[in-house]
Amino acid sequence: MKPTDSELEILQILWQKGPTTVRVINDLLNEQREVGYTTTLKFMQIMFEKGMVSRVEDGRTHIYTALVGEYGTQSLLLQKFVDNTFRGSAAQLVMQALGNHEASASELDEIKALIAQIEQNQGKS
Amino acid sequence: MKPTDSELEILQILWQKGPTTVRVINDLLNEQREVGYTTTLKFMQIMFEKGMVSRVEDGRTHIYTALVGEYGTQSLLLQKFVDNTFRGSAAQLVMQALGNHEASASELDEIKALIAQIEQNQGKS
DNA sequence: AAATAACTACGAAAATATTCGTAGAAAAAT
DNA sequence: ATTTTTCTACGAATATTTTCGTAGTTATTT
Repeated sequence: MKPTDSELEILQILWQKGPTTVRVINDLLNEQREVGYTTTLKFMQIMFEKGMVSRVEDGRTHIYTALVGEYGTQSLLLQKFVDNTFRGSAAQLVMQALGNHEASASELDEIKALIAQIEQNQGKS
Repeated sequence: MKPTDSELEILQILWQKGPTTVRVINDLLNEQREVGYTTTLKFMQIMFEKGMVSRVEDGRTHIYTALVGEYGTQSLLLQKFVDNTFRGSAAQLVMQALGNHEASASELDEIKALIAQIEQNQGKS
């Protein structure tokens, strides 16, 4: 299922830090903007109900773990984003992303390698 | 300003069709899903208030025109999307977009050309 | 000319997402 | 031992987005 913006923000933390507590998540969120502890707690409960995260008790606190994967979630969101914003044209999006954002030389090399690989596979069809 | 999902859907129509009426927009929206006429009308009024579209009277109807550009809006949304979903890594997004979606040989050529151009500029810095 | 259809304007309901206050329990600090 | 801190649970307030009903006006059809 598609996470909301706030849920995605929390998932990012879980993906980076691994399983952790509401306290830690809230502290990290507060490095960016002010969020009340119970606000974050509520999100964790909602995400738990939705099955996006699991949790285990550790003493009197809960340790939460992401149940949805980073790659899969990115794919899901990317799909919708391409459809909504670029009318389904991934090539358009790629052009614009490369144009607007910085990409290092090594990143460009990676992308070139991927393109070469795709072209090879296309030739075989 | 960032358009909502519904607003973006309508902007896509205005970008494709050019200036047009609520009736036409509503008919096009209804090719995808059911939307009441007054719902679409309300969106046009909201977008007008926000300054996203202009309108001129034509008899008793209004003809709406997009005031925000397609490219600029895509850039704005792309920026946020890369930040939220790919932690700011445009290269990551590009890799995944190329991996998951189909791109034609000519599109790949375009992308390669763009990369070559970027590399040339990087060399000069 | 009366009925019907096609508009706009507007308010407000409904749906969704975000935020937080309050209560209660358990641990830690004084 | 009492106070303070730290946690969960829960309900509800707020904010945002989406949807539509109703009213009023003008055009079109019968």
